[in-house]
Amino acid sequence: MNYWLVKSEPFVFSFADLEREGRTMWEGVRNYTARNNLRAMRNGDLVLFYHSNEGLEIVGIATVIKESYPDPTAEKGDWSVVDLAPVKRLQNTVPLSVIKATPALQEIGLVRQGRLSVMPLQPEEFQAILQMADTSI
DNA sequence: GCCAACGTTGGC
DNA sequence: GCCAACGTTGGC
Repeated sequence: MNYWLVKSEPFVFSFADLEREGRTMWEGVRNYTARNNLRAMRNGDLVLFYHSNEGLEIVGIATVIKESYPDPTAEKGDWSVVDLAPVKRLQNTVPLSVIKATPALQEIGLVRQGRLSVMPLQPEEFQAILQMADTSI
C-alpha cells in the first residue's frame, strides 16, 4: 500500500465533483515527476485530495481504481493517467497553514516542493494527516 | 495581481 | 552540455 497526495483546483475539479461522478480519469498531468508518480500508483493505494488556489486544504481521500495508462488528452508526448474513486470526505479538512505549522509534516511535498501536483506521502505522514482530520479509513 | 520556485526550451 | 530566457504553478 502506497500513499499519495494530488492537487486540484476546485473550480476545475473538486472533491465534490469526484463524489458526484463516482470515478474520474486523472488527466492533464504534464510534469515528468508527477507523471512518474502516477505510474507508480497501484490499485488500492490511498490518495489525499488537496484543493489548490482556492481552499488550500486537504478535503478528502480517494483510491486508485485503475493503474496508469496513456493519457488520451495528450496530443504529443508520453503522458499517463490513472483512474480515481472517492473513499470519504475528511471529517475536518486540513489546511495548508496547519500542515506548515506541524513539525512532523515539514518534509512533505506540499511544503517542500509547492508546485508538484502528484506526490508520494510517507505512511506516517498520511496517518498524521488522517488523525488531524479526525478521520479513519 | 505579484512574485518565488522551478521546469522547459533553445542558442551557442 | 551549459545556461539564459521564458513559461507555469500556486501561495500570498
